[in-house]
Amino acid sequence: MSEDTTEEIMGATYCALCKHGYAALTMQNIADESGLSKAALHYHYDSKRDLLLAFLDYLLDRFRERIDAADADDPAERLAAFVDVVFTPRREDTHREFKTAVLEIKAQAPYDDGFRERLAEFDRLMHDRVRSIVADGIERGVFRGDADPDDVASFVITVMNGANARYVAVGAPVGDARRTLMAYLETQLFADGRDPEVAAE
Amino acid sequence: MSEDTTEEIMGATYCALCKHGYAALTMQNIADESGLSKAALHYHYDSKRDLLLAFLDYLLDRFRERIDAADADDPAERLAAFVDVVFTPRREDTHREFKTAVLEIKAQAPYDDGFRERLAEFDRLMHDRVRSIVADGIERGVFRGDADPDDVASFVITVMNGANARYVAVGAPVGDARRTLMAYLETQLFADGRDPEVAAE
DNA sequence: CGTAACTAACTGGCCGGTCAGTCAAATATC
DNA sequence: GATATTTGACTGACCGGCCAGTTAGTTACG
Repeated sequence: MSEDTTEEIMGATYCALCKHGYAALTMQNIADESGLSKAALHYHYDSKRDLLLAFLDYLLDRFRERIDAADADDPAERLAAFVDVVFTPRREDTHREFKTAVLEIKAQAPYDDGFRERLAEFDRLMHDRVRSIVADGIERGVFRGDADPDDVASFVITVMNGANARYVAVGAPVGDARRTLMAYLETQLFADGRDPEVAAE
Repeated sequence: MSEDTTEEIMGATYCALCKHGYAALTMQNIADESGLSKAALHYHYDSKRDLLLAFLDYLLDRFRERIDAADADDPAERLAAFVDVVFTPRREDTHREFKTAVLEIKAQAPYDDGFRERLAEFDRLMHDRVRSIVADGIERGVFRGDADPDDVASFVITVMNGANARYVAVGAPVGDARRTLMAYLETQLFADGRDPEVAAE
């Protein structure tokens, strides 16, 4: 399959997911968004499931690129940059819809090993990132030595999950969670007693 | 409809949801769990959606009872009791399955006003509870005066959402999130500098 | 010409919802 | 108080629509 066709199908899958959500997503929806017929999709992917797994792999690649791109020297800046990447939407217009579809997929993880595997990879990626940033900060003496990089990382990822879930379910603004999370990190990681409100900006 | 029949159907809905999940749930599944036929369910509820909305109302009632029952005098104890209620499963055996179904429903909220409304009520219930406990603690001088009850409440609810979502999606233990959350509350709410690790126990 | 990429039309299965009855218990009628 | 009528709860069979996946045939291309 050509590079173009792959991109076409992945893009169409993204649009169809945003428009209809995961639960109501049909192969026809994806076909309609692309310039292809439903049968053409089945020509390239054996099943709907296979296509969606490929889509998750596609998202994983893009996500890897984005967090790798957002880097800095100072641990505090690196952490802020990472939080930025996770909380800042790529596309403003379809943000809520996409987050919704992702949550739908997360809720399907227990029923499908392939899905669970990909989502675990996302989780691992984020967790490792935060953990290594925190560990690096401690090593350099920028962060408090009594902080546990693993615990901090788990907590950060959990808050991110919660912010998205709550945003989708009841429309709670993710910005609030982000602010409080940054304030938490300030108090948790910095040895001095900086005012969190100021430091979070 | 008799009290017994209502209870029968709600119980069957709970079991069917745990067994099949929300996405794959059929009226036949619910009928099979109850002693009734599929047509009988349609006799009592106009549609599958109506039945599920009634089920959410049923869950809301039970949840209200549970958090009202878990009370205490000391604000710190009240907060701990509330966290307990949210994190401790009613049924150990179907815990994961039920949390999964709830997440599936949360992800459907944007597509259905009725669902969203019920979930918002859950959220409001929890938020109000935490907010009033924190406000009460501050008033009594037990908690730090610079804590914002609203912010704390939002953050706590967000972490709870995240713990469940991450548990469902990748199997991350909710106990970890709970421990870190309690430690956060200790450092955030208590004026003195107690060791969070010890205080969380 | 042969292969890869594609399409239109179709198949089979599933599921929400409907419908024509059944039946026992309550209510009315004489 | 015996009989007729109504009602509420329920069932089994069925229908229409939807959707993943298939197939047989068509087009593009090297």
